[in-house]
Amino acid sequence: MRYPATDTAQKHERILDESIRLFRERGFHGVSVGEIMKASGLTHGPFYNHFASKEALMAESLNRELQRTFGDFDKVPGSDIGKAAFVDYYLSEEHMRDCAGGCAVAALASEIRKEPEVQGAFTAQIKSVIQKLSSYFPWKSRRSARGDAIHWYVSMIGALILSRAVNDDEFAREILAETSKRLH
Amino acid sequence: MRYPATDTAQKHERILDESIRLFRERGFHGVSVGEIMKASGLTHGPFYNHFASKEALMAESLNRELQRTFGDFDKVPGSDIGKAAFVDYYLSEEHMRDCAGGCAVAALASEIRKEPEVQGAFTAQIKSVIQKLSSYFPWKSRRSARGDAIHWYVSMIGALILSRAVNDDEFAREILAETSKRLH
DNA sequence: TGTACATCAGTGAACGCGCGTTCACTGATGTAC
DNA sequence: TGTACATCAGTGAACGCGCGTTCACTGATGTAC
Repeated sequence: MRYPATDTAQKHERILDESIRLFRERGFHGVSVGEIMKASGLTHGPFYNHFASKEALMAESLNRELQRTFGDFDKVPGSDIGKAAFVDYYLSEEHMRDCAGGCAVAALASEIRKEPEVQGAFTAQIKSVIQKLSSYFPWKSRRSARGDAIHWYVSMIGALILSRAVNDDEFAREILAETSKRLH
Repeated sequence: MRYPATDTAQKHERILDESIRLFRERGFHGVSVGEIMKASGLTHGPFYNHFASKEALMAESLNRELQRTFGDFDKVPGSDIGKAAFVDYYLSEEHMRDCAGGCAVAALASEIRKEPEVQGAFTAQIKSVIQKLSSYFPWKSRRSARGDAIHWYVSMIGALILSRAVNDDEFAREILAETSKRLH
């Protein structure tokens, strides 16, 4: 039947929201199209009214998520406070536990390597965030600010991924805390 | 038929060797039992003569690989040379490209989070390597040597994972090089 | 030494299942007159 | 304003496929006598 004139775009958004949550929690291949549609309150059929394929959804939902996360990063003043607050959040126990609601880069980086359709936009977003983060490091030698930002960022990603992989809460907290200390 | 008395243990080893290669290259769930057996020169049937399940193989082959990698780490003298050589290898372009033959931690950390049967041994091995790496950092305040080792190690993992995820060779090399500089 | 037979790793067809994707169909809504 | 009809997002059964796993069977080897 022709359905109530609630914006179709709204359903599209809901699919994007639910899919990125599930992808971060279980990985691109740990979630089925059916699950995503169910979580969005629809049956699986009309998925292909919204997206050409599962890969297309992966690309669109990850790109939107990164845009949301990094989009207004440069509005944060390039101050020490912004940097410290970011570390505190990123390497918090809360973020470690909240995979579904947390950083998509840490959650999906390993899978992106195998998904060519997703890589292009991902790479552009990472480049953009590195450039923005560079403004956090103005007080050191100017030439190395960008390199400092890269090292700072990969440290956080590595610490978060490793802390999530280990089985031992205390050890996980130690990984986060020791890394955090060295990034402030 | 009863097969030639070539050690069965030898076939077991071959399955372990091939599976860890394939797992590192494509992830635990990107490789099927059939593929592993084919790569080992066998049909898929006798897989269950060797392993109780695919998960059991994942645990055994990852554990063996980490044991191999980290097992004689402490034989390396706790010198600056060992540390520098390790960074040079770990953050090399060659290692970045050779996922199948490279570090299993960087290749599989994201998936280990979802595999409880694998986590226990993985955690123990990571703890062990952190302890061994701590001897690389004796010249700083003694209390922080372990934290330094953690930060050093997560930086390398993060850099390798991110460099592999991006689409742009030059950017990938920059990530490796800038991180490498800061870890020597 | 020769014969009879038990062993058991390997074979390969088959299982149930869930996946991504397709498609004939539905029927309330929006439009034409 | 009322009637007739085209639209098209949503429905849900069905598709082919590959997965992890099972199992009745094979037959050269090792063992018993």
